[in-house]
Amino acid sequence: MVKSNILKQKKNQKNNNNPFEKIVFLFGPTSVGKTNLLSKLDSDKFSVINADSIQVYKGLDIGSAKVTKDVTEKINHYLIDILEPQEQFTVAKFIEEADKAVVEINKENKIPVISGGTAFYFKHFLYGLSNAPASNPQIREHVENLINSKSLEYAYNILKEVDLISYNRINKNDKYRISRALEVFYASGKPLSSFDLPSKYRNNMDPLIIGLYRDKDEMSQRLKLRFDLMMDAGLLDEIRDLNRNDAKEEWPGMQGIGYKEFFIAMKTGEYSISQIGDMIVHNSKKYAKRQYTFFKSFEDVNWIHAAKEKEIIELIENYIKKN
RNA sequence: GCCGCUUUAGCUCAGUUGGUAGAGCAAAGGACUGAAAAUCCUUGUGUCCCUGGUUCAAUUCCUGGAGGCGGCA
Repeated sequence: MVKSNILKQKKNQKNNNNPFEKIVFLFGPTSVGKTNLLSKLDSDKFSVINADSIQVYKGLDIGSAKVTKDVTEKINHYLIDILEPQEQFTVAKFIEEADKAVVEINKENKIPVISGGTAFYFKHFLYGLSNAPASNPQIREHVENLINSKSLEYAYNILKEVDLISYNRINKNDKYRISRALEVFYASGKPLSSFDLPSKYRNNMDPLIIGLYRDKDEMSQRLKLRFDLMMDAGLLDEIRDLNRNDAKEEWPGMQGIGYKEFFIAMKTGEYSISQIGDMIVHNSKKYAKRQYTFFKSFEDVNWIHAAKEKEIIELIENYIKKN
């Protein structure tokens, strides 16, 4: 009894020193079953930080398969509903906000569980960003204009002059990355490749990283079922509300699967609901595949089949006990 | 029943003036330096519907057949 109290004190002390010391990552592709697991966590011990680039947006509930109210009421969630769908979220903002949440959760003597499907956010939360300048809307627009008035090839050749390493790393068709690399050069006068990426975890993190998976057929079935459930839950009403609020295709939130398909359908007017559903399922499958590819490149991942709930909970319990 | 068009990769279709064929989509794999549910890369052997004929050589031309689409009865 006495011993366990001492241990407890010691643990709290340590946590106060470094709130990042104990932190759980729970990731996996869309529809693998993350939310279900979160609802099984002990809310006295854990709080959740959302790492999903679409679920941060207000009003995008059903199509983004956001955690439902009964779950968020049961266990505390951070980084849900923090932006309007026309606002731009970024990795940098994610790290900033997630860091704050980690500290706050730690103050309550709980362990943060970062959960979601945006691998890019996880990667940079773990390692941190380079010192390259943040994206700047004006410079980005300048680069955009350059590409539109000249050509992507032209921009790519500029990159060759100013940053040969990035030029070789980036494919000639990858407008996204060519733009960013030029943007960094114009903003700082230095090549993007001169800013090194950190290669170690930040803040002395010693995280428990859990990767959830399911096989292809299972995923396919779940995605089909999920669309039907979304329809039952009122996806069309949600789309109608967005339309009423004048939602634009270009809005960051509208890039989400489950939303962008409706814009495609509305533009041509030639799709039935079931065809839109097929598109959503199909795009989700492709996305899930990209997520797996990215997550597979992570180190220290405990890959577990998402249906093995007991095993997963046990893994987490053992992790918070040890020390 | 007659006439016309059509049958090529899982799907939609190119193409070969006769030398066994290629795009898009799908599928599989991969990348990922401040937009990441984004962006991008790699991978194509398939009885070229069947049968017979002409030919050194037929998926390509010709005969016959089968399926599909359209028109006329």
